[in-house]
This record gives sequence, C-alpha cells and structure tokens, in this order.
Amino acid sequence: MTNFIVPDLKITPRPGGYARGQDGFEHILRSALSLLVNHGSAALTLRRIATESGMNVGNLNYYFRSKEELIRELLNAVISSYEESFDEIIHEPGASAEARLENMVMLILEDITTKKTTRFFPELWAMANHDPFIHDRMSELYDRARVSLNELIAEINPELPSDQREILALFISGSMEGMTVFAGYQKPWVAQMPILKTLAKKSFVQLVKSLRAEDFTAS
Amino acid sequence: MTNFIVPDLKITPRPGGYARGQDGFEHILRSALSLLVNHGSAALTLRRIATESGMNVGNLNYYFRSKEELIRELLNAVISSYEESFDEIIHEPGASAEARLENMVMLILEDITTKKTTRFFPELWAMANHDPFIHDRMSELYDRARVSLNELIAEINPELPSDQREILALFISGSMEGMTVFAGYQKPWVAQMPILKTLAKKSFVQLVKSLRAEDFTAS
DNA sequence: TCCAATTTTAGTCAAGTGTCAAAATTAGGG
DNA sequence: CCCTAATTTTGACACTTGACTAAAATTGGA
Repeated sequence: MTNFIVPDLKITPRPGGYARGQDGFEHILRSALSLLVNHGSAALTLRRIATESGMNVGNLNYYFRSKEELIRELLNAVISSYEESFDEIIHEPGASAEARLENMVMLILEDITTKKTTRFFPELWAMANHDPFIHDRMSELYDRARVSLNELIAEINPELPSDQREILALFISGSMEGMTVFAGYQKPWVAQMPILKTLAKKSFVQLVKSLRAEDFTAS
Repeated sequence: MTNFIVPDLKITPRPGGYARGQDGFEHILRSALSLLVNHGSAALTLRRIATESGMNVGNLNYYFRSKEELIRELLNAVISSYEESFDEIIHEPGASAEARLENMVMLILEDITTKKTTRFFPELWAMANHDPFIHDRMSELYDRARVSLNELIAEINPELPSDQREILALFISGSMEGMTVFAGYQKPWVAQMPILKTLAKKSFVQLVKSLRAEDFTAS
C-alpha cells in the first residue's frame, strides 16, 4: 500500500542548535512557499517572508545569509521530498513493473492537483529560464523522475533500446507535467482528473508495451 | 502546403493615425515581448520597455493608458496569431482529417521549440495564477486549440461521444504543452524533438483511432 | 548560572515604481 | 508650403520597495 501524497518539504536536520532553531528554519521556508503559491514570485521578498512568518526581517538573515540562499534551501527541501517519493514508489516490494508504473502515474497526476504543485511549478519553470541554479536543480529533479520511469519501462519492454526508452520516459513525463496548466488545482478540468488518470495509465502502458524500435523512425 | 510558423504578433490596425504611429505601437509590443522572453516578467517595467524600444517613458503612456493595458494588448496580439494559425491548419482544403491532426501536432511541437514560446508561455502560466485577465485570455486560447482538435477527432473517430472527445483533446493538448519545459528552445532535449514529433503523432493518432467509450471507465 | 542560540530594534542606502502635464517636434492632407 | 493633428520629449511628482546589517535584547538548556 503506497501513499500518493508528496510532503511539501523534506528538511535535513541542521547540526547543533536548539529545537526552536529547527522550527524557525522550517517555518521560514513554509512561509516563503506559501507566499510563492498564493501571490507569485513577485511577492517573494524578505520583508513579506518575514511578515508571513511573524518574524523580523533581521532574523531571516540569521538563518540565511542571503535571499538567494533562502531560495536555494526552499528548492532543495521541495525537490528532496519528490525524490524520496519517487524512490519509494518504484521500489515497492511485491508489485509488478506495470503496477509500479501505474502508481508512478497516479502519484504525479495526483500531486498535480494540489495547490502547491499547480502554483509552484509554473513559477519554477519561469524562474528556471533566467536563473541557472533553479534551472540546474529542476533538471536534476526531472532527471530523477525519468530514471525511475526508465527502469520500469525496461522491465516492461526489455526489447526496447536504451536511448529509445529514454525518449519514451521523456514523452510520458512531459505529458503528465502538461496537465498542470489544465487540470491542476482550481483549473477548469480538475473534475476530470480521475478520467485523465485512467486515460493516461492506459495510454502509457499500451505505448510502453507495444512500441518497437522501428516506431522511432521518422515518417 | 501549410506553413508551420506562428508569427509572433498579430496586430489589428488602429483606426486613424499616421503610419509611424502604427509602427510605434507594434514596436513597443515587440520590445515588451523581447524583454519578457529574455529577462522574465520582473523585467517588464515601463522604463525598461522604453529603453528597449529606444523611446521615452512618457511616450508609452501616449500609446497605452496604463501598464496593464499594454500587457493586455501584448497578450491579445500573441494569442490572435495562434488562433489564426489553428484555423488555417484545421481547415486546410483537400487534406484528410488524420493528416490535419498530424499537421496540428507538428505546428504546436514546432512552435514549442522557438525561443518566444519556450520562454513566454511559462511566464504566462505563472502570471495566470494571479492575474484574472491573463487567466481568462489564456483559457480562451486553449479552448480554441481544443475545439480544433475536437473537430478532427470527431472526423477520425465518429463513434466517440462528445464529452469523451473533449477529454481526449485535453489530454493531447496538455501532453504537447508539457514538452515546452523539456524540449523547448535550448532545453536539454531539443535535439530529440524530431523523434518526439514522430512519437507524438503515432501515439495520438493511434489513441484517437483505437479509443472506445468503455476505455473511459475507471479501472 | 551562564553561554550560546535566537530574536528584535532600528536603521542604511540605493534603486525603482507608475503616472502625468506641458512643451517640442514631426507628418502629411489640403 | 502651411497648418493641424499625431507623435515624441522633457522633467518631474510622489511614493514604495528592495536587500542587507550592527548591536542590543531575550531566551533555552546543559
């Protein structure tokens, strides 16, 4: 029995310090996330983060040397959580490769309907175009997702050459991400997400099973 | 023979005025677009637009009563161009429905690899989450795209009920949009776009042809 | 108790924001 | 060529906001 919910943040405990410090650190990141989700990247200023977290501006500087460092930590905390979830899903003991692929699809499409993901990821996509750090960290996340998909594809259709499996994983991963804009939180098509999940699972599994090396030749 | 390039802007001529005025109007919008594409939404300030277009700040106010109006006009110009392109493609005389569907897929995936689209759309997705006007105008664009797809699906697979055609159109449209982040301009997978196009065409056409009403029942 | 961890206070300094009125310049029909 | 309407420049207003810091105050817990 897998859990299809990805926690908002996964924070690695910092060495030394009081428990209060640990809470403060996490509380700041949660406030920043909430700001980004509810008001967009323009609202992500130290002043507003301070207000949001009921703290003082100066205190942010105690936890994070700079705004950039704060954003880095936030991104790390969000992404780490995904990486952990992916690992759990694809290594679920006793489940067939096909079932684990379906679970992966469920996890991602389910996650897409959360407010956090629907709002946060488009912000990240936009930011990644002009911020090298965000770009790199996002690439790592998606690489990891594709590696996971790739493993499952290899189990389901071992005939497929490695480079073609990679493109197939890309196609599947990209297809799912695209739903964010249409069937995410409070989007016009959220209500249809259950059907979309069914459609996606069937379509992807069929694609993985039926694809032959020749299908990748341009027509 | 269809043209798979979507012009950046489609500007409806304003009544009265000199030719210079028409140029100025378009030039400002192009500068704003270029700024958004190259430096992100944070760079979209009246002063930077003025500098970019070699004009004076005050002159922007002559063309647009406010910054908001400028952004509205920009969005209209970009979106109108897509709407026109969609109409041309799906009404191409003498082409089969399947061929027109493939052309639509080609148009969209080709467009995704342009710098304008790769950079501009993620900005819009992010903005749409906090700006009602952008949200509505984007919805109109995507509605239009899906209506086009829907017409073609109906021709190819007339058995499929209307509401299921709509979901299928959504799935196809969303799948393609998702590629922006991975195989757009200067993204790690651009080089594989030709293969992705082949894969997408085959996968979508097959999906449209083979789908039965029962496939939409949750499993 | 006492010291390190955390928080507040109170700023610095700089840069930028959208908008506007009025003057100067230019285009092009008559 | 002239004159008026279209366009452009000038120069400002009034105000917000940005990231960051040093030093003092408070708190936690071994």
